[in-house]
Amino acid sequence: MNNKTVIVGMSGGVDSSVAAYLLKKQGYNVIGVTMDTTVAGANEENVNNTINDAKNVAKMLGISHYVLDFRDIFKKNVVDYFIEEYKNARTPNPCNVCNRFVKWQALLDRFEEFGADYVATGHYARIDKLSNGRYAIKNSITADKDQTYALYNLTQEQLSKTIMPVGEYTKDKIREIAKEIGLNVAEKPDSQDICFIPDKDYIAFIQKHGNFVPEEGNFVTTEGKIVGTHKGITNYTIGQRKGLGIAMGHPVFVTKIDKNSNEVVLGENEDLFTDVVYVKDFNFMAIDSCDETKELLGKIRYSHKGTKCRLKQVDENVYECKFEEKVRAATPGQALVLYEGEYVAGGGIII
RNA sequence: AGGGCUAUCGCCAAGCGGUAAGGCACAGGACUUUGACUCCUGCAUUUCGUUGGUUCGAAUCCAACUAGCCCUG
Repeated sequence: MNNKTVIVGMSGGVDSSVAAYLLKKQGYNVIGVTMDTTVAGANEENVNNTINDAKNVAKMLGISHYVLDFRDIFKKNVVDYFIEEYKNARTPNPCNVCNRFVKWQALLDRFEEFGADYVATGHYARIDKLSNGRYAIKNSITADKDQTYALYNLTQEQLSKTIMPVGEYTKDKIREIAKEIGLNVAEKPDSQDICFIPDKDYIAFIQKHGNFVPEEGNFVTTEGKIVGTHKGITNYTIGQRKGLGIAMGHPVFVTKIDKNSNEVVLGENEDLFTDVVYVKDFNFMAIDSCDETKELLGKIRYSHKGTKCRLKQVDENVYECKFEEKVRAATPGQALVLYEGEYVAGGGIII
């Protein structure tokens, strides 16, 4: 038994439920919370299910449970951001901002009223304090999927107060534990997709919640030749091939989206490769500054396996990442996450 | 008005008398925190502009018609 209090963000799913269980077993004073991130007219049902599932799990585990009204903060930081990015011809990672500003910061802001010392989640990742004094995240070795990409933006303060209990286990082991303790959510599938757009129709979502009417425009080639009509820039992302409806005889891909001219530029697959990517709003994690001589591994999207690279600051809020091999379809709005060894070195937003 | 050329899946395009390649697009599926990429499957067989003819057999040869393009007035 220790006398520390930890708040566990509970989704009612296997991972966060087992996380709460493990913490309780470790002797923490565990408080379960579920964030109400309801977006009117979009995800009410999902949030309700999440809250109910989490409540039931908390009851079963014998821990207290609270629902926190994060609707406003979620809308401002995540939903509005998501819509703005798309309106500006970028492709956002809503989970990244949600983690930093909602799942972590909004919770941290409530620490006092809960008398909390730590926040915990069900992520398959681990946090270490490095020899340089900094906190950094590394992927659970056994994780079949990388959960660190979406966590690159957490601050040192946030990390210093975070526990990820399931990061030491395999997913199979977690499901096993869930069964052992009689969790009826043991077989619940992993969540994925954008949580506030359950029907996946994000175009309609942006129209409805962003008060935005997509405007048709021209598909143009790299040479500027008009080859068709697009359905509005929010429908496309860099590197996209499907859904263009353009038959050029060979595959063509979106190489650029121009908000001002409302044009979507189509080019060859080769046109998508570059070895230099610029990012802004860099969050340092394992490292505290740029060191050009340091070789890092960079991921330009969550599914990217990573390419060797070096980081250099070129302006006040602009960093240049030079890759050893060219990377495909670096997309403005997506995060570039850098790794040093198995740790997240930091990351920024591609511009 | 004469002359020539062309008409094959949504787009492009093989085919040259023996029973409709392929690419793109599209659809479905897998994967996925980008409706992204990638991968798998499907996609003209009462059909080759229409109508006739030749032939055992035609998208392939012939004729007329229709449409488009080009040249000449």
